Amino acid sequence: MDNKLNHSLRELAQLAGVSKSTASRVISGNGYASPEVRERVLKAVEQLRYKPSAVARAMVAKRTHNIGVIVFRDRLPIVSHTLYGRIIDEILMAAEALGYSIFLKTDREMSLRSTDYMLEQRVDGLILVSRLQKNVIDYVKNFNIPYLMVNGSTEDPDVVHLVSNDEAGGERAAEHLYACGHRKFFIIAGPGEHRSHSLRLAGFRKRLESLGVCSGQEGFTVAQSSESSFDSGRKLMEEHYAAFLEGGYSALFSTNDMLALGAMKVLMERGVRIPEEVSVMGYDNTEVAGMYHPSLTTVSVDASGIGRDAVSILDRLISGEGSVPRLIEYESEVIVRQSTNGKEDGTCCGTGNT
Amino acid sequence: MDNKLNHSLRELAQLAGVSKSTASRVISGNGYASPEVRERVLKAVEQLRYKPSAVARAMVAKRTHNIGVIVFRDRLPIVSHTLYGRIIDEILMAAEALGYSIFLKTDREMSLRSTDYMLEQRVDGLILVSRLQKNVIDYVKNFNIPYLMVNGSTEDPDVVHLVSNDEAGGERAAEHLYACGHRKFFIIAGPGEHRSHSLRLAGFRKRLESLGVCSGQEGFTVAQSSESSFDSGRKLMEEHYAAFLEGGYSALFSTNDMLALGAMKVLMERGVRIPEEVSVMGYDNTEVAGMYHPSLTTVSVDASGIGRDAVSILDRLISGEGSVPRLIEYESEVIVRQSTNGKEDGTCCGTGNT
DNA sequence: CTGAAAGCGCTTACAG
DNA sequence: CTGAAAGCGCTTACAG
Repeated sequence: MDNKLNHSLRELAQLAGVSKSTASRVISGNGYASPEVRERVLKAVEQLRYKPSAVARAMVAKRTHNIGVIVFRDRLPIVSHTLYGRIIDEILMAAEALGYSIFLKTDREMSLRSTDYMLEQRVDGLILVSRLQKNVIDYVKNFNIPYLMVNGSTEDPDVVHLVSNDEAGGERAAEHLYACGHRKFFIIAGPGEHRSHSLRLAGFRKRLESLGVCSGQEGFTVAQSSESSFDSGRKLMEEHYAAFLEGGYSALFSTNDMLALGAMKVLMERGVRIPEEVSVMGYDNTEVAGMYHPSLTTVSVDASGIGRDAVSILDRLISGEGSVPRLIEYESEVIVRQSTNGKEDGTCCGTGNT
Repeated sequence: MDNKLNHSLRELAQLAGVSKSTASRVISGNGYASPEVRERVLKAVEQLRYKPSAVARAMVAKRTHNIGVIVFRDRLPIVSHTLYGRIIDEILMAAEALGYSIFLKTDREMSLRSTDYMLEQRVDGLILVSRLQKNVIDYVKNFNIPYLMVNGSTEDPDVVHLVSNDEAGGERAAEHLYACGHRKFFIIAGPGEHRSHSLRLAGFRKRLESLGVCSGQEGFTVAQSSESSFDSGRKLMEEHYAAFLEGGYSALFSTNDMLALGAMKVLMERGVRIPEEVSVMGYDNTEVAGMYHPSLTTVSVDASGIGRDAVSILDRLISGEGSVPRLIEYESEVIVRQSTNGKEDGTCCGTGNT
C-alpha cells in the first residue's frame, strides 16, 4: 500500500495518533500501553509495514547483538573448508538460537584489519578461529571486548580457548593401528606451525614409542607436508611412492583427512589395495571420509560442540554473568571404517569391510 | 594506555582540541583540515585507539554497507553444503572487495522471518538463494529494497536472477555419455520441485530422445529421489540394485554429484567396476568429485561467476547506476574424469583412466 | 579552514 | 497510562 522505503517511529506514532514514546513502548514491548492504544499502534504497524531500525536501536542500546567471527587463514576460501565450514555452520545456528547474528571475515594471520573492522561494527563479541599471532590477541585485549579463541594455541593464561584434544586423538589413532597389528608406519604430517597438525603428530609418535615402535628403519617415518590439502597429500605420496613401497609400510596415518585421501588415491591408482595391503587413517572426520570408497577410518573432531559452546560461552562473557573456564578441551574418538583392517573395538585385525 | 570501551568523536575532538565537525572531517576524509590540525587529530586517534562507530555512521548515511544473504532450504546446514558453500564463499570474497559485509541466514521456503530480520538490519540489498516461494518475492517487493535471486526459478519478469543453464548442462551430459557409446541409461533424479534437478533431468532426457534413445525397456529409466544427498543416492541404488543389474544399464547419470557418489559407492561395494562395467556421471563439479576414486565425471556449475556477479549486480542495483539484465545464465561444461569411459573430447570411448 | 547546530531513528528516565 | 526531552555517535550543510 504505502511505498516509502522505511518509515520512522515518528511517522508510525503520527499515524497512530500517539507520541513516539508510546509507540516505542508497544513496539519494543517495554513499558505500558492501554489496550486501545496498543491496538491503534499495531494497526499502524501493519499499514506502514513498519520495521524498527536495528541500527538505531543498536545506537542507543550500545549493543548490536552481532558477533564477529574471524578465521585466520593464509588462503581462502573459508566457508567451504571441510572443518572450518562445519564449525562455522554450528556457530551460525547457535548464534541464531541466542539471538545473535554473525559477521564473518577471513584474515591473514598477522593482520589486524578484520579486527578493526569488527570493532568499528561494534560487535558484542569476537570469536577468533585458528592459529593467530600473539599480536592479534594483544591488540584485542586493548579494547576489552569479550572474545574467545577456537582451535588455536596460546600461552596466554587468561585467553578463553576451545580446542579439541588433538594429542589424545593422535594417541588413539596410533593405538587403533597398532591394535590392528601394524608395526611399520608411514606418517604424513601437515604444517608444523599449526597446533592441530603438530599435536596430532606428537600424540601419534608418543603412543607408538610407548608401544615400542621407534622412529626409523624398523618403525615409523614422518613425511612433512607444508600444506594440508588433498593435492599436497597426493603430491607427497607421488614423491615418496618408491620409498613407500620399499619400506614395507603397512599403515599410513595423516594428520588430516584431506592429506590421507590424496595419498590414498595415489596408492589405489597404482594398484595398492586398501586396506588389504595398506591401512589408511586420517583425522577430522570430514564428510568426505565417510563417502569415500573405501570409506576412511579417521578421528572425529567435535565441530558441533565447539561451535555451540563458542557462542554460548561468548554470550556469557558478553552478559558478564557466571564465570567461564579458560580452557575447554573436546575429546576425539576413532571412527573405524573400511580403510583400516580392524574391528570396531579397535583391538584386533579382521578385514572389516563394512 | 586508555582502557575505556569505545571513545566517541566528542572525546576525540576534545583531546585534539578541535570541534567534533573538524575531527569528523579528518576521520572520514571528507572536507578540509589544515595539516597541523589533521596531525593533532590523528595523534589523538592513536592515543585513544579511536574506532569510529559504523553504527552511528550507518544511522546518518542511511546505508549500512551490509548485504543480506538468505538461503532458502528446508534443512541446515548451509555453509558446509557442497554447492551453496562455494557460492557463499564467492559472495563473501566479492563483497569484501566491494566494501560490503554479509549477513547470512537460512530460512525455510515459505518463511518471511529472515527477510524481516534483514529489513530491520537495514541491509543495503538482498541476495535470495535457492528456490523460494512467490510470497517471499512479493513481500520483498513491498519494500523496494534492491534484491536479486540466485539459483531459483521465477515467472516474474522483473526479478533479476542468476541461474546456471541446467538444461543445456543436462543435454551435454547426455551427449557425453552417448558419445562414449552408451545406449542404456539409469538416471537418478533429485527432488523435482527444485529447478536445477528438474531442468537437468529435462535436458538429459530431451537430448537422449533427440538421439533416438527412448524411455523404457530399451532406453532409459528414471528413478526419483526425494532428497539430494549422498545417503539418498546410496539408498536409492540399494533399492534398485537388482533391477539395475537385470536392466543391463551401462551408464548412470545423477542430477548431482552427491547422489551419483552415493550410488556409485554401492555399485563398487558390490564389485561393479567403474567405468569398465558402468560409467557414472554427476553434476555440480563439487570438490569431492575430483577427489574420489575413480574421480567423477560431472558437469561444472560456475559458482564463482554466480557469486561474483550476484554481488556486483546487486551493487549496481544499490547505487542505481547502469541498468542490469533481468536474467543471466551461466554455461556448464562437462568435466571428463575417470568414472566414464570416454576421451576428453567427448566423442569416443577409450578407457580414459587418468 | 573551522565550529555550532540540526538531525538520523530509536529508547529511557522523568514528569504529568 | 502517556508525552516532552535528552541523548546514543556520527555527518552535513551553513555561517563565520
